[in-house]
Amino acid sequence: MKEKARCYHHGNLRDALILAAAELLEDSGSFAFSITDAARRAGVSNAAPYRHFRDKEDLLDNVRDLAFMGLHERLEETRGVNLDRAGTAETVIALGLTYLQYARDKKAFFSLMWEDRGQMHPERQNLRHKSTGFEILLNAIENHLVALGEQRELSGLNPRAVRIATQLWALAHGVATLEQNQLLDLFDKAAQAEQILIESSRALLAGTAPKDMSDHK
Amino acid sequence: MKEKARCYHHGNLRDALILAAAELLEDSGSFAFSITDAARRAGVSNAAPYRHFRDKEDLLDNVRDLAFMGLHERLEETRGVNLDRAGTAETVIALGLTYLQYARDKKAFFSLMWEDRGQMHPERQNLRHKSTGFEILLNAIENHLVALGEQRELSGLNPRAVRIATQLWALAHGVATLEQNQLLDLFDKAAQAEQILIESSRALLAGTAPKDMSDHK
DNA sequence: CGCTCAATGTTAACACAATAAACTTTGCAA
DNA sequence: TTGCAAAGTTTATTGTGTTAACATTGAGCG
Repeated sequence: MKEKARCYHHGNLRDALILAAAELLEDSGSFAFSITDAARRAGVSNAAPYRHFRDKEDLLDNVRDLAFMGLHERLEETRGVNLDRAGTAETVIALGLTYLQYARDKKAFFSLMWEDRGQMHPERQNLRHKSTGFEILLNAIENHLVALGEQRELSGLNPRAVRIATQLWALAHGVATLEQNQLLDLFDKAAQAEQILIESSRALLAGTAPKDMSDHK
Repeated sequence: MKEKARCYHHGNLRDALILAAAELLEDSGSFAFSITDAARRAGVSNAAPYRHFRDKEDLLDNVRDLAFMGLHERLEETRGVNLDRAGTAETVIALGLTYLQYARDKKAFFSLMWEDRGQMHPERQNLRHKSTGFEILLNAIENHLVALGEQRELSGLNPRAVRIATQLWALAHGVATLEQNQLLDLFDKAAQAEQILIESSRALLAGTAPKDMSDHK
């Protein structure tokens, strides 16, 4: 391990830049971010970043990855905490609440994650897919379905669980977004995001037809 | 009405600029938009916009308003088409589908609507609130609840309807967003946004506890 | 009619961000 | 030791946001 040499080479500029960018985003908001600032904060010249990133978007892509990984981490943590009550609806809902809380704590990250800047490289798309934490939610729902008496899918995915997971994800995402846009309390001044998310998640789970329904189609 | 004079004054530059901006956004995507381009497209110099807008953000705010109004219009239209089956769940779901379709048709508008650029002026915030079309959804749900046998709220809002509307809105928003990020078919390659939205909306409606439950709290 | 002024455009100028090009330093491997 | 590639630096170009100073126009008023 090399210590910080103040000399010419930074040592690990790439990571330092990603981190600097992340910090800037967090306290300046996801708008108003310049590669120049990131370089300044990392203590290098304005052109240095181009040795490590193709362009600004490339750097932002890496921050985005960081954001997705951060979310993933929190979801993992929530799963860990809820291991003793695996299979319950509470575990599923706890994951949704974690999502919501992440959106609040990391406002800029959350915005960045869903910002569309044209098209993404397929590789990066893949990385994102791995990092969304969808499988964590999926797993919790599979367990829940099993706990409800449904047979566990042995080979591959449980398509019902996949659908429910997608729906719950969308729900949590929508609640988080509306809250950030201050549109949640539009007509109900006392509305709380948590309350709304919990209630709707339960309703969605409750309203989903059990598997034994005739699915002749 | 004055015809287009090629002379010095444009006639209605303000609107022309908003329109130009909207067009640029639509075909270039919501990123990469410059006030310069908008001015060019409107046929005026680069500084002219500053006679009508405080700054870039002010112009974008106006485009955003346009976007919200466009959505509102479509929702109105959907309501009109469904007048004959008012009170049905289908009407409620049709509104959700309209939301989804708008997000697709007006990708850049939709992004712009939810883009966070710091804080908004309260007046503009109000305008946005008026334009979201929430009352349309709310009304459809109130009718639905009445059709289900619930007593119509005579004075003011039906808080249950407000909650359900908020939840359904969040759901539609989430589905639209995930679709735009190509995350809907993450694990289910055949997943269709419409299908997911319809199914989850129904489940949510079905799973919502009827009003007569003991709400001792 | 002709003046004058406010509204609305134009041009010129500045700061600053993205990015490319041409140099410089440095560590490591032959 | 030397020499090359990696990783910085400086410099320069271009484009955008924005302001300031100037120009044109139409409308209201003597």
